[in-house]
Amino acid sequence: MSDDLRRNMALFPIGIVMKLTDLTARQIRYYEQNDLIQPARTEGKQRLFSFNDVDRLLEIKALIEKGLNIAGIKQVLQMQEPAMEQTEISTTSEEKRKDMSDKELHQLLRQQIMYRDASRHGEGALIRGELSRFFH
Amino acid sequence: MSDDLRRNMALFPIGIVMKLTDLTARQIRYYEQNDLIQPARTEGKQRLFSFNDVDRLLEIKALIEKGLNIAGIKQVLQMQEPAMEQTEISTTSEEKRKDMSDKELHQLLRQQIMYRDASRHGEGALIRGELSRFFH
DNA sequence: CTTTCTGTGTAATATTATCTAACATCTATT
DNA sequence: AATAGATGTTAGATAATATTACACAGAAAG
Repeated sequence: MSDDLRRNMALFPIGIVMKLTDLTARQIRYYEQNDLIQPARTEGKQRLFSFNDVDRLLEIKALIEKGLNIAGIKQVLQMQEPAMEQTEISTTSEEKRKDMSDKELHQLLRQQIMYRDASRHGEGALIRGELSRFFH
Repeated sequence: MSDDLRRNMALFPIGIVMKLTDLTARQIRYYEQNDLIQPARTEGKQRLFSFNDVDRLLEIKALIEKGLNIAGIKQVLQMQEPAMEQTEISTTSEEKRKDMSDKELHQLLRQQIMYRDASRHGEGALIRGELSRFFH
């Protein structure tokens, strides 16, 4: 079983994720609604989160605290998934990317990141992989 | 945060543990009832399992498949937790241990393990830590 | 061979956790 | 002041889990 697959196993219900990330259920669902995460579902439609999902939520939280809005976060996260196979869903974001040159994109990012200093919420650095170090 | 603490964090509901271990809820609860595991509980009294709990359940399953009964499994697991601080609960098992010399204990184990060959259920080796290698 | 015990299946009922949807609130922007 | 974005809150519905009791098959003991 590949490492990637392991980290993508749907394991946690939302209650656990709330504690792990210190986000509310409302926030988590809102981020899903805005396509920042796509947690798996049980047969009964309850969300199940993977390690990768939790990592991503921690990133989202850090970016929120930096003052980024949903659109900005979407751009940042999208940049971190460079090589991705074509799917119906990813095609949409592909189109959006084509509408914007790299220069424009970077400009947007710089603008949003500088926009609000957010009174320094400690360790603003991206923490992708934080959770996987948290456990082992 | 210590490694030990991380592996003891209560994370999984019983439904996930069922899939991870391929045990039924009935089995898991029965093993708890017989003090083979002590999963944490939510405020609402629902069980929450840690990595260590799941590892232990995998061990229990392997021993069950070898033909051990609950009492035998309890002895084996107890031997694997050699140094443990005194608590009200552990005191009980301490007393039991005092009633039995090492020789007697080993004899019991050999007897039970040899008792039934269980038609070779592949890789009978103990798999403590199996889950932690499964993820990372 | 019958009886007893052990480990597990199953069903009923109660409670907890999560879901969706709607409306409220707060802050920043226009 | 008005609008929009992000989150809080509430209500009602559904899913997941808890507990308990009874059933049952196979092993153990007689």
